[in-house]
Amino acid sequence: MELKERYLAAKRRLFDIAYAGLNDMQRESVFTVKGPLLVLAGAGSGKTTVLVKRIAFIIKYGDAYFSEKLPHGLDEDSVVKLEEASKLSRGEIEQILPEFINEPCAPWQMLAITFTNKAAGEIKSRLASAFDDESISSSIWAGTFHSVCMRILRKYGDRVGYEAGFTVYDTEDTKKAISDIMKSLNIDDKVMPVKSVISSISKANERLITCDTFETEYAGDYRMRKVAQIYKRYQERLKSCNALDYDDIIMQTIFLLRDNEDARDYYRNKFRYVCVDEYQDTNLAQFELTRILASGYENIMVVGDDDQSIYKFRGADITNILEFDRTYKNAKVIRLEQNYRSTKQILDAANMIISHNTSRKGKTLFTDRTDGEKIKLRCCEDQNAEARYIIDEINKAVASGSRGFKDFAILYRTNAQSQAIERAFAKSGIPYRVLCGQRFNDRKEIKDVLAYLQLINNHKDNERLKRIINEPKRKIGKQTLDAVEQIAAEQSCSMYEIISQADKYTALKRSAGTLLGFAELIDYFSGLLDTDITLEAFVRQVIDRSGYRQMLIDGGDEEKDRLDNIEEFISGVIDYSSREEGGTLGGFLEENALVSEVDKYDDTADAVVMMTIHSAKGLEFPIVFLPGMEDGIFPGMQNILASDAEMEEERRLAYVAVTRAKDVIYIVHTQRRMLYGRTTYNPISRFVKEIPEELIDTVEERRSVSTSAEYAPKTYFSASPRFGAGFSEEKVTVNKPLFAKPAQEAGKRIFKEGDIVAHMTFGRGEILTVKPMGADTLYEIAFDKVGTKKLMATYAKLKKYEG
DNA sequence: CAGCCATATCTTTTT
DNA sequence: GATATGGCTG
Repeated sequence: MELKERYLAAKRRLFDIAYAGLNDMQRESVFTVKGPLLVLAGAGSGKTTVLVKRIAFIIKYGDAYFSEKLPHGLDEDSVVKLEEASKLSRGEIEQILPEFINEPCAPWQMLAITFTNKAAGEIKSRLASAFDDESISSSIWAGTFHSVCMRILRKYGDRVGYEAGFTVYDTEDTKKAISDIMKSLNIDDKVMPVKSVISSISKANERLITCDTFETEYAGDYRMRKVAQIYKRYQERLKSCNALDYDDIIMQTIFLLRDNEDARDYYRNKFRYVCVDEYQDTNLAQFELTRILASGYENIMVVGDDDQSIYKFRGADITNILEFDRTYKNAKVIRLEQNYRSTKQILDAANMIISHNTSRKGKTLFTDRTDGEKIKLRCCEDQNAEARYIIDEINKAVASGSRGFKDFAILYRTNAQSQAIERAFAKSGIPYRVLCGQRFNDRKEIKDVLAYLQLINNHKDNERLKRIINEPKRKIGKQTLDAVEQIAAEQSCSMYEIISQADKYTALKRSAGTLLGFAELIDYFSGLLDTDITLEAFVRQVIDRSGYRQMLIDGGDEEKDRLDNIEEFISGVIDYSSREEGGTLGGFLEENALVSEVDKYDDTADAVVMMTIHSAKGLEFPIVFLPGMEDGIFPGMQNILASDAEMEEERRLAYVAVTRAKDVIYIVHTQRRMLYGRTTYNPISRFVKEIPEELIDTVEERRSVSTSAEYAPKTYFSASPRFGAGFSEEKVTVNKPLFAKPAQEAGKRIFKEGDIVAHMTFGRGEILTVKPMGADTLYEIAFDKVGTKKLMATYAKLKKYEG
C-alpha cells in the first residue's frame, strides 16, 4: 500500500477508536461533514447522540476524517508511528487527534434546528457537556424553527415592516381576530366555520402563499375568494398590531431573506453547517427556510424518520424527507437501524405494523435485546374496566418491587379517552400526571395578565387591549370599544393611541374619562419599566394596580384557584429572571409565547404519566399501555373512511406508539365503549391484527372484581390501616398504592381525618381526607378562611394546630 | 352591561 | 357525557 493510503487509513482508524462508543453507521454520520447528508434514524437509534457528537466533531476537527490532506514531509517513520498509535489508550489517542484538524468550524457558524424546545434544550445541554468551554456551546445556534426565525427577525424585522418589540399571537388570538373580521365582512360562521378559515389560511402560510397570490390563485372559487378577503384583512391587522402568528414567524423570515440580499448573504455565509432534526415533520416553509440558510455552503444535515411522520394534518410534508436526495444532488444517505431502546418482541411488532405502509424509504429496526416478553393483549368490557385493568397491572408491578410509578405511561389516540382513565386513577390513589394539549398559559387569568404585559410591551397590540380593557370591569362596553376601533381604523393608528386622546373625539365623549384613565394606567406601567424595578415586582404592580387581583379576591371561592395560578405565573417570572441575566419583559413574553407545557414535562416525579401518542413522540418508557386499540378510535373513524394516505399516517402513529416502549407493552381494547355520550361497539384495531400472533400473549379477563387483592401484600393493610378508613368502596381500598411510603420518613408527621392543622399561609384547617400518593400524601383540608384545598404533605408544611 | 340557560361540538397540535 | 360558546333576558 502506498504511504498516502496507509496514512489516511491509520488516521481514520484512530478516529474510529476514539468514537468506538458508536456503531458503524452512527460513526459514519458523525464523520460525514461536508455536503448534504440525510440520516434516516429509526426510533431509539441514538439520533440525538449522533446529532450532538457530529456538531462537536465538526467544531473540534472540521472534516478531519474524510479529508485527504497529507502533512508536509510524510515519511515511512511518521506513518508507522501513527499505525502504532492505535494500540494506545483512548485517552491518549484523543490527545493525538487535534493534529488532524482540517477546516474547523467556529461555533457561531453552526446552526441546529429542532421542532420542540425540549429537543433544543436537550441538544444545548448535551453540547454544553461536550465542551469544557461554556463560551463555545453557547455560541452555537441551537433552537426551534420559531426561535431561530425570531432571532433573525429581531435583527432584520424592520425590513418586513415590524418594529422592535413585536408580539407573537397564539391560536386563540388568531381565532378571535378571524372571527372578528368575519363579522365585519358579514360572513356567517355557520356557513364558513372559523376553524376551516384558519386552517385554509394556515395552509397558505405553510405553502408560502401570500394573500395576493391566494386571491389570484383561487379567483374561481367563491369560498376561497371569501377566505382571501379574510386573509388579507387578517394580515393587515397583524401588521397594524405589530404582531406575528406562528406561521408568520417563518413565512416573514423567508420573505425577509428572499427580498434582502444583504440579510440573506449574511446568514448563508455565516452558517457553514446547518443541521435539522425531525426533518420528516417539516412543511414547505420550513423546507424553504433551511434551504436558504444552507445555500451558502450546502453543508446541510437532516435527521429524521419517515416512519414517524405524524403531523401531516399540520402541514408536514413527508416528501421533504423522501425526496431529500433529489433536492440535494450528491446527498449521502445513512440509515440508523439498530435500536437501543426496545426488546426484540416490541421491535418486531413495530416493524410488522409499519411494513404495511407503501410510501416509505424502508428500514427494518433490529436490536441486541433478547430479554423481552410477548406483547400483552387484553380485551375489557368497557372503558372503566379498561382503566381498572391498567391500574391493577401497575399496582401488581409496583407491589412486586420491580417498578416505580414513573416507569409507566398510558398513551392514547385522543385526549377524550383520558377522562375515564383519569377518574379511575383519582380514585385509586396512584400518583399520575396528565399532559394535555391545554397549556397552563391557556387559562383565562394567565392570558389576562399576559395581555396586560403584552399591551405594555407593545402598545399597538389591539387584540390584547380589547381583551383586558374591561377586565376588571371598567364600564367600558362593546359599543365604546367598537367606536374606538372604528376611529383607529380610520386614522390608521392603534386603539391605544385613540384611547389616550379620547377627549378629542366627540364619539367617545361619554366614556372619555374612563378611557383616559385606562391609558394613564398603561402609561404608568410603561414608565415603571424605565426604572430599575425587578421583573417580578413589575408584574406584581401590574396585577395589583390594574385591579385584577382585587377582582379575583372579590370573586370569592370560585376564583381562589385563579389566584393560586397567578402566583404560579409569578414564580415563572422569577424563574425566567434567574435564568436570563438581564432578562427583559419582551424577552419573557417571547419565551412565554414559544414554550409549551410538554417542554416542562420532567420525568423526575414518581408518577404514572398519561398523554396522547402525538405528545409522546421522542419519549420512552419502560412500560407502555395503549388503551382503546379499536377500529374507530385508533385508527379513527374519519381516517378509516379517508384515503390510503390518511391510513398510512395513522399507521405511523401506531408505529410511534409501539416504539415508545422499552420493556413491556400492553395493548388494550374493549367490547363496548362510551365516547361522546354514545355507546359504540368497536372491533379490535386493524393495527393489532398486523402483529403476528406469535408475538402476542392474550391475557384473559379474570372474573373476580378484586383481582389485585391477591397481589396486595398483607403488610400493606397492617402497616397503614388508616388509609382505607375514609372509603367504603372495596375497589378503592384495593387500588391504594402499595408500599406507599409513609410521609414520616421525610420528617413529616402524618395527620389523619379530623385533625386540626395549621398552615403557614392558609391558617387553621381541618383534614377532610387523607390519600397516599406514591411517596407523598395528599390531604384535603377545609381551611377556616380560604375554603377547601388539596395539598401535598411534602409541600404543605403543616403543623398540628395549637391554641 | 352582566349573568344565565340553551346549544353545538367532540382527532391529533412540537410553535 | 362534558364542556365551551352564544344568545337572550333582567
